[in-house]
Amino acid sequence: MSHSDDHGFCPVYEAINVLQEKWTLHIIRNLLEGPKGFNELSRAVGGCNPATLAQRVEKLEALGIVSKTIHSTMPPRTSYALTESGRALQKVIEAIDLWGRQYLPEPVVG
Amino acid sequence: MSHSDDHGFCPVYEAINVLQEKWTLHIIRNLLEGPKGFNELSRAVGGCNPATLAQRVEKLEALGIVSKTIHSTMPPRTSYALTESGRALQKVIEAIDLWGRQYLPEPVVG
DNA sequence: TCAAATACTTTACATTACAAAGTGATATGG
DNA sequence: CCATATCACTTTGTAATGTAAAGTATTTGA
Repeated sequence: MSHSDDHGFCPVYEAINVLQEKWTLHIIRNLLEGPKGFNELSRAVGGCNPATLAQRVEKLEALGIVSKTIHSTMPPRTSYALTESGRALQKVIEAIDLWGRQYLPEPVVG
Repeated sequence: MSHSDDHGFCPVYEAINVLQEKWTLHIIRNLLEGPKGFNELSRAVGGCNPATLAQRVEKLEALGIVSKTIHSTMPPRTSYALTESGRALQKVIEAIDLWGRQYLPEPVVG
């Protein structure tokens, strides 16, 4: 957006724009465990409604982060998996994981 | 281990929830360069409107990621800086940076 | 003395995400 | 053998979130 308007294409800026979208990092984190079907992914992610999830995986597919394979149309069977690009995001998830463990202490339950 | 509803407190899940909010990663990335005033930060981030920016830095302050120092009220002068927790997020930004450079090629301008 | 800058806030509007229900077909249990 | 659950979504209306634009009080620079 502004940064690309001001200084041309900036990979970090664009990467942040991709990853900051709601549910995106959750989706990637769960797919790191292996391919999943739509509802399976939905349950794993937890709390994302199907309309939003469908929109996210579509975008991630367009960006080459996720690949969608249709095994059968009726009964419907699909699976979502990470591409090489998606798998490369494991480093990002790991960094977030480490930070979370160090700086997000469990809130005191009263 | 996905979410708080099912398995109690999960640091990665919570960390993702913090970092996925719009503009949050941009704010942190820009503050890694050093403390900034409100409008200065706004210009650096690029495209975030003041209402949202105010709300974000307030939340980041509550989470102990950002610290706010008021130098004078009139004329107004404030500066925002990263705390130790915020500075620790440099690892996350670096991972995103690396990924962006490898997997987000500059789109062909037509 | 007038425009610009500071750090925001307010208001009204636009975009985004949400819950809930529905689709068509098959597989599963009582 | 018929209701129910499951699959992968879509549709619909509503709630939450983000946005642009303008405004606040004050000082500084021209």
